[in-house]
This record gives sequence, C-alpha cells and structure tokens, in this order.
Amino acid sequence: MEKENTASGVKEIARRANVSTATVDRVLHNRTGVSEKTKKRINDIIKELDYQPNILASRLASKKIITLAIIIPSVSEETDFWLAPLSGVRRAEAEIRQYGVQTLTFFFDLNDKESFAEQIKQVLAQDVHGIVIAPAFVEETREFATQCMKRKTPFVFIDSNIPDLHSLSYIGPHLYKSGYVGAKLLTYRLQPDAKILIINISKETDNYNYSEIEEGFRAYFNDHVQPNDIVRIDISETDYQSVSRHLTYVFHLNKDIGAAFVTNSRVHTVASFLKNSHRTHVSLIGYDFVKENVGYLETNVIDFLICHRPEDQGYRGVMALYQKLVINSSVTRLNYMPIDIVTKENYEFYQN
Amino acid sequence: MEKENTASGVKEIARRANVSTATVDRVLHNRTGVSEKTKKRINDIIKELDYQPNILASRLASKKIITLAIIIPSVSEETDFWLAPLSGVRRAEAEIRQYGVQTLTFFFDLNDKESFAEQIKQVLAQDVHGIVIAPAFVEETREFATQCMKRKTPFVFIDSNIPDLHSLSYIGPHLYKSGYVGAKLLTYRLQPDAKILIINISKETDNYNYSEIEEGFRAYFNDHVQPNDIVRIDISETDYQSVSRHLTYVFHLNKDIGAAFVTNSRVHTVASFLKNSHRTHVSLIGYDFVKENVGYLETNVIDFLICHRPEDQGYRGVMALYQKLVINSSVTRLNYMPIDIVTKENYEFYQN
DNA sequence: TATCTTTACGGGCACGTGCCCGTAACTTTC
DNA sequence: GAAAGTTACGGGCACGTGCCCGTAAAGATA
Repeated sequence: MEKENTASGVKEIARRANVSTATVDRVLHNRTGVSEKTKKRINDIIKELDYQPNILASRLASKKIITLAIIIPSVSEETDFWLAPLSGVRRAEAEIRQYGVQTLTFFFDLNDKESFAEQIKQVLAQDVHGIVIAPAFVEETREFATQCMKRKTPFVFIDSNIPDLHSLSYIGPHLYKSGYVGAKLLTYRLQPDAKILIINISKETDNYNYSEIEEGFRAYFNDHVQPNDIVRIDISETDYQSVSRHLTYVFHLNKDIGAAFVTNSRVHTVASFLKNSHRTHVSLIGYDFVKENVGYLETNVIDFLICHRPEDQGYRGVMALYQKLVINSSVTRLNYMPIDIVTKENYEFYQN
Repeated sequence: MEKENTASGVKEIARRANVSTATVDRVLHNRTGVSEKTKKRINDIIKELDYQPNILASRLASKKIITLAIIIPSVSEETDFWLAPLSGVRRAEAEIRQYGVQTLTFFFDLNDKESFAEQIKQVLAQDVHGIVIAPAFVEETREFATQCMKRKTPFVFIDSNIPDLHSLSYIGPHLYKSGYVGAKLLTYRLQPDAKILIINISKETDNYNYSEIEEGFRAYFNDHVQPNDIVRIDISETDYQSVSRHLTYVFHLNKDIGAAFVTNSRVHTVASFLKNSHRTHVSLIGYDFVKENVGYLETNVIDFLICHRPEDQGYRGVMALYQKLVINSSVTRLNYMPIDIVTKENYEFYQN
C-alpha cells in the first residue's frame, strides 16, 4: 500500500549525470548556464528514463500563476446559448485552480464588431499565457491571431473555426456535416411534393458559419436526389416582429412549405411564428439546447435540435491550454464535437 | 503574476490556535491525541477560515496509494462494447495517477455467473479503497454490496443499476427512457399496418435490464395509441446460426414485420440476417457503437444506434471514487447518461 | 516518593520540483 | 598582471501537508 520508489526524478537524473539537481532543472527548462556537453549528457539520461516531471511537486513549488483569458459572447436576452460554454470554462477552472491556473473571462456583444475588437485589445494588453476565443468576426480574429503569433501566446478557437490561423486547437462542430445531419432529420416527416425552407436569422449577414451549414444541408439533397424544392430566406433583424413579417411573406409566396431548417439557435422565434399562425404541421429543425427551444421541443413544434456540446467546448478549450502550458503535452489540432440529436424523448438527459 | 498569499493553511490555523501544525493535522484527520478543548478551538478556526486542504501538497506528502478496482466484462469476440468503458477507466487513471491513485482491472465472462462471483471474491480479498462494477448478475451483486457495506468500501455501478444497494453512485442509462426513445425512432419509417418485432438476444434470460428497455419501448406505443402489433422473441443462443433460425421462423409466421428493435448491441447479428434474407426494407434499431454495428449503419441496414457514452461511464465511474476518496467531496447518487442517437450521417464524430 | 503509563502536544524531516544565491574557474579588459 | 566580467555549476530553502518520533506534564501504581 506504499508508493513504489519512483527512482526517476530530477534527483535520480542528477545522480546519474554527476551533477546537481539545479543543473538538471536548468536543462529541463532550457535555461542558460549549462555547457553543451553536460546538457547532452543530461538530455540523454532524461530520454533513457523517459522522465515525466511530477506536476504536483512542480506546481506546488512554482510561485508563478498561469492566467488564461476567455473571450466569448455575453449571454444576451436573445439567447442564453453561451451560458453553456461559460459553465464548461468554470468547471475546468475549478479543476485546475489547484495547479495555479487562473481564468479571466471577457464578454463581447455578438451584434457588435467593435466590442469584439475591444475585448481582444484588453486581453492583449495584459499579456496572458493562453487564450480561448470564439472567433465571431473574421477580420478581427485574423489580426488577433497575428498578434498572438508575435507574442507566442497559444490560442484556441471554440464554437466556430477559421482555418490557417495556426490556432493551437479548434474545438467545435463540423458545420458542413452538421447541416448534412439536419437535412437527413428533416426528411423523416417530409412529403415528396413539399417545399423546404432554409431560414437564416442573423444581424451578421456575411457569416461564414451559416454558409457552411447551408452547404452541408443542400449537399444531402444533392446526394439523395430528393425532388423537393428548397427556398431560402435571410432575416437580418432578430426580433419577433421582423421575423414574423418576413415569414408571413415567404409562406404567402410558397403555399406548400412542409419543412423549415433554421441555421442557428433562433429557431424558437420561428417556432413561435409557426404556432401563432397555426402551421405546426411544418417540420421544424434548428440548433442548440437553449431554454426557449426546449419548450417548443416539448410541445412538438420543433422536431429536432442539433447540438454540439457547448459546455464541453468551454471545458475542453481551457483544458487544451492547460495541457499545453502546464503538462506541456501535445494537443489535437482539430477537435470536432459530436453532432448530437435532441428530441422530445431524450432531451431530459442531454448534458448541454 | 505571483501566487497570492494563501494565508489559510495548516500553518495559519496552527498560528491562530496557538498550537503546532501537527496538532492541527491530528484534528483534520481525526486522529487521537488532542484534548477536546483544543479540538473544538481548532475546528472552529477551520470552519471560520473555510479551510480547503491543498490536494497537491497532501498527495505529494502522503505515501499512501489509493487502489481502485474495476470489475467489468471482458471484451469478447461477440462484442467489443466493453472496450469503451475500459478506455474511459484508463483515461481517468492517467489523469489521477499523479495523485497516487492506482487502478486494478478485473474481467469476468458475461455468460458466466461463476466468473463474476470469482472476480468479486478476488477484489474483496485484497481490500481496495473503492470499486467500480458493472453489476451484471443481481444476486451476486447484492451479496457484493453487503460485503462492501461491512468494510465501508464505496462502490459505483456503471452501465446498469440495481437500486437500493446503497452504491455511492450509479452512472449509466435510464433504460426505460432509452427504450422509449428507441420506439420513437422506429416510427419514422413505420407504416401504420406493419408489425413491430422486439428481439432480445441474450444467454441470460432473466435480465432485468432488457425488461426495462422493453417496458419503455412499449410505453411509447401506449402513449401514442399507435395501431401497430408488437411481436417479441427471446433468443438465448447468440451465434448467427441460431439467431438466423429463430428469425426465419418469426418472419415466416409474421409476413408483415416492418420494423425490428434489438434490445442490445447484438443488433449486427440481426442486421446480417436481414441483409442475407433480402429484408433490408425492415427498419432496424439497436444499441451501441461497436464496429460491426457501425458497418451496418454505414450500409443503411441499421437505421439508428442508441448509445449511452460508455467511455464516459468508465471515466466517470473512476472519477466518482476519486472525488469521494481523495477530494472528499460529495458525489451525485444518480447519474443518467444522455441517450445519444447515432445515424449514418453523424457517427463519424461520435465519441463513444 | 519513585517508577511506569497515558495524554497532549511540538519538532522536524520528507515528498519532488522551482529557483535564488553563492562561488570556483575561466576569459576579457586596460 | 590585477580587476572585472562571464560561464557553469552546487547548496539549500521554499511550497503545504503527512506523519514519525520525542518529550514534558499529568495521572496511576506500588
């Protein structure tokens, strides 16, 4: 019941190399002050023993605290989606606080590019050791990435990806595939002659994410030679009145819409419209396990919700930086979340 | 960037109580050798400071290693299902090995009660600190539980539950609800006049799990006044020949079976039968993300797989004991896993 | 009263690593 | 050739907790 003699440790390495533990330590942290000869000798022994530092002791002895910044949208009255990643971040922090890791959270307004840029500026001003960020705006993120490269600050993207910016990792959905799944789910209750409506409700019109989802969605129908017509609509005001007005018009023009696919969590607004206009026969699919959506799932207005484990994304985002900065182990570059299917029957056990 | 002065610690408590750290330590671990008076004084200060021991330092200083036993079915040639929980156990172990936690894994044969009892005996023989167990056989588990109560060894059930045995926690599916979800999924491709076949392939006939799933499955049809007839069959030999023979007979008796629901991971055997007998029009649903099943998902023979995150179950099972034994924090008694729906379209990102 | 036992507590080392400080030996500068 | 600077390394304390061992003081026994 006693710990085995972990004969490997700095002390053992030092003994074998005929140096002090301080010198071994210098090599381990590649600090200066060691001759090439001894350095090589020590490194060889380290490899031979497959030395793994004791993180407990390391973190206990170190006075440095590691600060991580999290840059995510604030929880608006429109959607409480970002509650979940935030809670994942908190969970991760609680787990690694013992190791001297601290997180600072910065919130921006999803409808305001400026606030995004502002929060980035704030984070970069107080040089943190690592950053988890939801890259909502492409150009600003690009600039952010180059700044991080300069400072060699690792950063992780969550929720959506912008490739080729050398993020330490991406943790989030494969949007194309996610749209593909949405299309499949839509077909379960679809009549061959019914039209399909794609609804994109967002103030940001040029959003890269939505187009990828839509592409995947359409790809399914191409792959399966489905005869159904597809209609699409962009709604750039997110309030109910505007959405209702636009939808009324679309449904007026297209009498035979049998299914609707909403590319984000605002599906509850559409659900509300369908309910109010007595069109609940229309199949409805959208995104994210947020309160309002679950309500309409419960009452059969929404057929399916697609989710990508937002809580887990927050958790993993932080843990990826922890892996890199504390454990110093490698991190998977691309980390696609499962595409979860949530229905009236299984939602009560869904762990958002 | 420096750690704040964590003024709370045994040392601070000792200072305030005018005793040595050793005495505080005695109180913390309620060992003997402290007068009631000082004990109370120290306990008051501990409460006042809301003292949280530093686990890093604690585990570093302690020479005791904590041993956890894992009792799960072996990976048979029939199914590699238990690979997933095992991998979760390994992941948890890697994470907490640093804290001086060790796991020992014990495998039993799912088709052999004796081997189950034997492994339990082995575990109890070498008093471990905590146990994760898949309670495959009810009576043996009941005996096991009383033994554990006597020794005050905490144990966690994974994959299936036996209530009222005072397990520290149950981590696994809500089988009734899971069957309910299965029924819902089955209806997507179901004609009103088609019969539904429930298939239970298992050597253990008296299995509590399957009956719960089936109950949930039937409940759905009761709740939704579906007109379809339900036929059921028990097959107690698990090889393909036997299954094929039984199914041939059932399909001969019931010409209009439109959908089949298999209550466990042996759905691939049924899939194989349906394919060989050119009955792929029959809707097929079953359990678990195992290799063979995914193959038939890919080729559209299986419509849906229902999964309960077996990897996570293994991970959480170990971590629950860790929480209890090392962190000394409370553990959720009932931990229902999500009922995941896996299809051809989303399986590639599923994290088993 | 002298000896033994019990109770109640303190001293201090250990765990494995981080890192400050000191110092020989060697090199450069004027 | 002495002073100053540089390089390469060792000593040793600190982190917060666990726990062994030692020991005064109080009580028990003869």
